[in-house]
Amino acid sequence: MKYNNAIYLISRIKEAANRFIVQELEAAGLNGVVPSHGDILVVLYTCEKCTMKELAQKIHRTKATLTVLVDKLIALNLIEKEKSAQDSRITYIKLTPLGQSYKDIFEKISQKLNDTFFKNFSQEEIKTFVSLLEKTRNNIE
Amino acid sequence: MKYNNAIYLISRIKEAANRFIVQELEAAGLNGVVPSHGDILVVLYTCEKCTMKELAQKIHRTKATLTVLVDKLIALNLIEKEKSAQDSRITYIKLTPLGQSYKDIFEKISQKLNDTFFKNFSQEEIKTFVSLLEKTRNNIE
DNA sequence: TTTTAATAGTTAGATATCTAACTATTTGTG
DNA sequence: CACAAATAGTTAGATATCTAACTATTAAAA
Repeated sequence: MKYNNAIYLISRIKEAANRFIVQELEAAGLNGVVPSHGDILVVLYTCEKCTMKELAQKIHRTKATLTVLVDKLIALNLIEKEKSAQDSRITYIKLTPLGQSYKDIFEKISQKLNDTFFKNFSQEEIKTFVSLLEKTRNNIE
Repeated sequence: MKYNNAIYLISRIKEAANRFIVQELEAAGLNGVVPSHGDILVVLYTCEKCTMKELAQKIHRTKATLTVLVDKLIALNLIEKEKSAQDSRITYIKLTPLGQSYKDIFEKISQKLNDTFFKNFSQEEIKTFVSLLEKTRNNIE
């Protein structure tokens, strides 16, 4: 079946994207930082301060995984925790100044990722590609 | 950037495909079997007997990972090892009769996966999709 | 022939990721 | 008000996955 190949290709592409991101982050001085860590930072670049639960939802990971991911980013001094004054079950996560300083680097990596993966794609092709990906995503969620 | 979304969607789709496969395999009575295990079996359904090195290459995993994956499939009595008579460094992996008996099930799961993920896709759309995925894959390998 | 280099697969350690259970807190119900 | 249910985040355990180092074997070079 021809479309059996699509899922295989999607898998290959995703794994290559992960490797690319890890390598670029290492080149930028961030070792041991993987895409999920990056996802957290990217969320924080837009919302400044999020609960653990919100972050877990936004990056599609479980609360348990988030604990591990967050602990590592804290160890790297990129983020910090802040308890909620209104509800002591709630913990907010926010960027440190160091975390903030990587914003441009993340944008550049994202740009480079896209320039590399979609080299020689026309605007029309990209539009079609995203549309088909969205159609697939809509079939499964 | 519009195409920033593509890698995100690819990631979502791949993870959804993994979950789908795991659930279908569980429904078929195979617990704890993940896509990489399935990849090994699928390779063996076509080549009957492969070296560990070949399997690792074909499923894009390291030799170390393959050892773990293979050990589990052996524990499930789906595959077995056979040392090479010509080169005692080499170990062949082959299907057991039980492993063979799951061939139809794997084909059905693959079909169901594709029917679900590409529901409402025309043949033309699928063709385009695969072509664009191949174009991306060619940019990164 | 001996030594060096390469190869196949395993071992050891680290880590992201999950499920399930847990603790502390808050909300809802009677 | 007391109790039950729900919630936020952590802990514990298991596992796929990787890198690096290792052992045993084979191939290549001296």
